[in-house]
Amino acid sequence: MGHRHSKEQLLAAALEAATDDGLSGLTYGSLAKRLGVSDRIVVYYFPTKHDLISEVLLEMGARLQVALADAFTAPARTHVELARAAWPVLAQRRVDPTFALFFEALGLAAAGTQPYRSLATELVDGWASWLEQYLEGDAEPRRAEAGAAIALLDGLLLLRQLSGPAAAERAASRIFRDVAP
Amino acid sequence: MGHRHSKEQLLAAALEAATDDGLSGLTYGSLAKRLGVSDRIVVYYFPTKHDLISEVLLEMGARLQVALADAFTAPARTHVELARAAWPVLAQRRVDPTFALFFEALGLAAAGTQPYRSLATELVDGWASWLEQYLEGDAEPRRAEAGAAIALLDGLLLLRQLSGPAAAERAASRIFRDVAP
DNA sequence: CCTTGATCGTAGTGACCACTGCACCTACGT
DNA sequence: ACGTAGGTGCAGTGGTCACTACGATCAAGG
Repeated sequence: MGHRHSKEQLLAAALEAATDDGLSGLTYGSLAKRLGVSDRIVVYYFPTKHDLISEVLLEMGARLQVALADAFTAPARTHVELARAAWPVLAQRRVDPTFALFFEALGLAAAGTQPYRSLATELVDGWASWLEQYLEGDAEPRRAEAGAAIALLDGLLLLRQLSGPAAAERAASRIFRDVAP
Repeated sequence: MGHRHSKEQLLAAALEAATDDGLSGLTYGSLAKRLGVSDRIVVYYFPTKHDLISEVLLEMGARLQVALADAFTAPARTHVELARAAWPVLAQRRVDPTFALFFEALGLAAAGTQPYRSLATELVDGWASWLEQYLEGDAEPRRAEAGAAIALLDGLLLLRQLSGPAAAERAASRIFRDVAP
């Protein structure tokens, strides 16, 4: 069983590539060239493009959940409180650049064609239910609050991407103005 | 000066195509096939792809501003008030389906490569300064409030796209909860 | 009439895409 | 020793992409 390349290496490089060039810039060829290998190897581990994309998004989401779980110390009462706790993690490009790409990638996938669209839907629904555990209150409002938190964070990340970190920070301080830190 | 096809017709069809298939699905070929003409005509009016994309986004933005100007009756004091006034217009897919695509397209462009990225930056900055006129208060906070409103609306539109109109509406009612209608 | 410029068709350019056929190699179990 | 299965290289497949060379058409102005 010869295996000079492992799937984990490929996936890590794919995360890097997606972070650098965006999801649409992630192709078999670009990933293979980045590693200096034949694209046949990439295809071997990820038989279809959909496999590659979904595994990248899943891995991004998993890393992000780990980082966020540390930030959510106390349960939040509203979506604003929840987003306020999450925002510093997302805004720190130092920590892991792929974080900022995750929601952005969801938007990209949502704008694409059917297979990516349903994948993004599943991901965001999974995220909403995952976020619920950090919210107090009854079931139905919690789901709505989780959705609102996602919407808020996604919007801030887009603003950060487009108008720069400073503008995003000013907007964030407005949104989180009347929330205890 | 023979002109069996006008540029306005092409642009209108391009908006339609982008609304149906997303911005990445808008190509010379797809647009030409939609109209039953040669793609040479499309290239004639939009010499580069960047021309086509930017004119589509500009037109989308212009239509959206017209629709929003009607919704902004009274000046708003905060980003939440502003977003609350804008949301019904954006959420009504009946009115013009391209509205929902606009911010989504910005996200897509932001995730792409350089020419689209700077285009999206210009657009969102233009939108922020346009929104300022509907806000009360001093200059600097107004810019930040406008950015926050854009972030909020973009997030809600993504949620609507991914989790459906009902979930987006529930999240919106949470966000706009403590704002006078 | 004849030029001129705008408009549009036919055909094709090279680049890139996701994906494949096939042969090969190398380690492992038996 | 030998088959077998996992892994890898080489060379392509058909398709789509943005964009172009070149010529035909057709209206209006001089």
